[in-house]
Amino acid sequence: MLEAAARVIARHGVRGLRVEELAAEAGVSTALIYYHFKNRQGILRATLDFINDRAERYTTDRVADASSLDARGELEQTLLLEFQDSPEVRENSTAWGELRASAVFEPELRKDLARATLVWVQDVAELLGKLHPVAGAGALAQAAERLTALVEGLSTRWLSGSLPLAHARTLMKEAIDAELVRLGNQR
Amino acid sequence: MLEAAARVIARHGVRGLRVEELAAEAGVSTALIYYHFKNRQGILRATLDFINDRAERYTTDRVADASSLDARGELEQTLLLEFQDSPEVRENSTAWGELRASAVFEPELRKDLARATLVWVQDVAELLGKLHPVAGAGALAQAAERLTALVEGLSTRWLSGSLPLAHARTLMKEAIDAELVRLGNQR
DNA sequence: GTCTATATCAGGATAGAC
DNA sequence: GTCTATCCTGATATAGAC
Repeated sequence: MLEAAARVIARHGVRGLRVEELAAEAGVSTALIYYHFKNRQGILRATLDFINDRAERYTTDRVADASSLDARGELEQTLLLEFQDSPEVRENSTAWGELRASAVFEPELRKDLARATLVWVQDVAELLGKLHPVAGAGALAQAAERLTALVEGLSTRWLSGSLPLAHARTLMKEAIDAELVRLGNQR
Repeated sequence: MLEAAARVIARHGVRGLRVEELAAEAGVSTALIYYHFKNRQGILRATLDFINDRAERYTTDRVADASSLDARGELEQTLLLEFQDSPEVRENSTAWGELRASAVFEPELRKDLARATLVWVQDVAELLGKLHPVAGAGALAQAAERLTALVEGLSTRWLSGSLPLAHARTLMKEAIDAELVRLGNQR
């Protein structure tokens, strides 16, 4: 059911979600949807939670894999995670982009979003810190903010058809280079 | 009338545009709106054209001003243009973000969007070329793609309340630094 | 060109049976 | 828990007078 919701949102966006379509996708009646979730808003909340969990799950898997990688590889893998053409990742990226875009008009969403963003930024800052232990916390945080914001920017370009996936990956890798060089120079 | 439409879209987004609200904002009846534009879609088309024209207009003004600036200043001004808290800029940034986000679900929008993006990227690449005449065209284009994508990413974070305006400007300036350092190192 | 209705419709939500 | 049927609201769009 939540998988179905994620699929429908990935297809038409948060604001294009039709309860009826979701019901069809899940193979149940609309009434049942309302039995499980209080209302449209509830569907959205639950689905976004689900998507977050799923993202965390594959982030965790990633970290498990990464035991064999060096810090640089780990950093790249974290940031390139969103640039894969699997349905799951596409759904998550799409939903995240929608959440971000919706928050421009729906202040209620902002708090959760800001919190999730902060966690992500700190995660990346920490990885950067492993590569440049002597860099200041401020410089690390700023580099992490730029890199994660770039992920969002490139991701939306990719999903909106302005940028091929492979090219997005290249650009991202080189941005990481540029930031590491910069952190190095400040030493 | 189109100004009113731009305001309403900035408030509720493309997908939140209500013809009735637009009518109220413009101080006329809904019927009159439909008299001028065929339908909702027509309103959207006309408004987005209007917004594009306006953006071009203030970009041109910027270039006129910039005669006194060095290439570095011109580059900064171009990229920081979107980070100002004036209603006009906010409206344009919001509309652009909406357009980008909508294109994820509406393939018809993609072509125009890709074209506009390309023009922007080339503009920035050219400015970068002035600062690093010996850098390869490929390296310049990639730096421009990263910088413009970062503008979009930071802009959405700003508009969605995850990032204070001043901080966005700082991050952007330093990203420019990082890219210039990188271009320099490749010489 | 502009207004006051009003038709029409889509989609969210619920009642009540099973 | 799940369905069928239906209500109700809000929004697009049009008719027809001025």
